[in-house]
Amino acid sequence: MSNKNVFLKKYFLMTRSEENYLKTIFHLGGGDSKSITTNAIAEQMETKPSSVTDMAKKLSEKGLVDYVRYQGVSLTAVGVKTALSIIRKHRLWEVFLVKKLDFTWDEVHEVAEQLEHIKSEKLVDKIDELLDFPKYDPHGDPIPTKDGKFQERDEKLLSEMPINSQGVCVGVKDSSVPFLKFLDKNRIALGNTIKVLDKEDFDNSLRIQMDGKEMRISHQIAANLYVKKND
Amino acid sequence: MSNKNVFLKKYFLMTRSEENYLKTIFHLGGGDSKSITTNAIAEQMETKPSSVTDMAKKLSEKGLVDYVRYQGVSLTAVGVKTALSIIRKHRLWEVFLVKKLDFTWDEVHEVAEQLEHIKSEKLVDKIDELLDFPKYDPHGDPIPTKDGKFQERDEKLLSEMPINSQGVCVGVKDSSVPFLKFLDKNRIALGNTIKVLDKEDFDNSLRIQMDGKEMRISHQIAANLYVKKND
DNA sequence: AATTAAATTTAGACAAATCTAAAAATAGAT
DNA sequence: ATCTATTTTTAGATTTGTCTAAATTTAATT
Ligand SMILES: [Mn+2]
Ligand SMILES: [Mn+2]
Ligand SMILES: [Mn+2]
Ligand SMILES: [Mn+2]
Repeated sequence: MSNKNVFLKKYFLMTRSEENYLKTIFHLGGGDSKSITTNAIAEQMETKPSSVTDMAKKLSEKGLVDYVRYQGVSLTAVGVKTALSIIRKHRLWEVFLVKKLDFTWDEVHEVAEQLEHIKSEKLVDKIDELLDFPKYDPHGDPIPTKDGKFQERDEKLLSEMPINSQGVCVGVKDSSVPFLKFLDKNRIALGNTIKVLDKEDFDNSLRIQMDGKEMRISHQIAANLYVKKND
Repeated sequence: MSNKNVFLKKYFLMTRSEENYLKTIFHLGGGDSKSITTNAIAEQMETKPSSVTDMAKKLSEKGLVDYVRYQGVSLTAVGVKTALSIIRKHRLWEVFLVKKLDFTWDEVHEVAEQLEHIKSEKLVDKIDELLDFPKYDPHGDPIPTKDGKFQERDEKLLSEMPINSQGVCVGVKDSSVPFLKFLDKNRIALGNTIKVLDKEDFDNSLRIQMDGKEMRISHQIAANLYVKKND
């Protein structure tokens, strides 16, 4: 390989593994100059702390993270930007799979984990355009704009809503396949209007009214559903 | 990694590199139990013969190629099937990029080289459906069906057409970016009707009529355009 | 302040995919 | 049949990303 290409490789081209580390660090809060520990990253990525240390050095070398031995890593400005561009791709692909190819919301994550690493700026932008610039992914997570800005939304967990308040279900905190399938089975979907009728002190379960129908849901469910409060 | 996963990895999961080797061997004719030489593969893939030897052993171990030392490799039945599934994905993605995202035919190959390695049977099938089961890619290359069958087409090179015969331009033999851009510049596109008016003995150039307009093209151009003869 | 437990890093190993240089086999030409 | 040029393989090294086991640092507890 030529000298120029070695330079390009070292400073611009991201490997899939590097991209996954950046994404994980961001999701753990490392975008706000908060230090994320080696163990936390290892656990999240189902890898070993020693592997994380190796990668921390490499990403630090590339100027993508700040790394202090024994103290953990946080993302630099460039690191944040890079992480956001991967998250943007991931979420846009998820929307594409649901809206254009009839995937269900519990099927998209695994495929998006692969598609997010495709390198083509034009491709992402065109997918964005094809989808009419969506602001949220199928799980209600915000899609960063091209210049890395997030859509903020005034939302709270259903479990924290007061009795008699109501709102629209806009997202899930847990987006694991079992939880999403559970929601499908119980006809709980994003966009549904939910009113809190009553709370049970004993087990923190909720009695709710959803699109006319009444039902009881456990605290664990309510603590994983985001609701946008009606004005 | 568990024992079962090691087994799965060894016998079912293909790496990107393995997939690229299979594809190349197929394109060099290794699908018809013809032996492809180490050097030919190395040249095509811009790698070194020693690397090809290593991979030949690995693919042989996995039952995807027949490999005889010093004699080259050919694809097994499983190898052909695997190669075709990758080629199918590549060409379907190329169609998708052109038809749905307004990519030009000289832009799609590079991105398809990445997309062809995405692992999701449902994704390919749904893309196929979205495109209404196309039979040819943007360069006129046939798209293998799900069960690995090719659409044959009665086509010949424009350079081999007799004087006064005519047909429809259906494909390119050379699909390099410069050639495709040259065709665009000269308004030569798939679907155009071409009639051979005259051939020049001196340089083998052709005088043709294309959609009404007359023009002269060199032998090199004519030898890289596929034409479907009118009945 | 010293001890101990937990987190983190280092050292050394390994698999995948590649390379260079040297050795071996094949094929072509006398 | 022998020589020779070419092709192909082997041997050994390198890079990336991972692991285990041992050493080190930090944090918590007495
Ligand atoms: Mn996801
Ligand atoms: Mn999502
Ligand atoms: Mn192509
Ligand atoms: Mn093509």
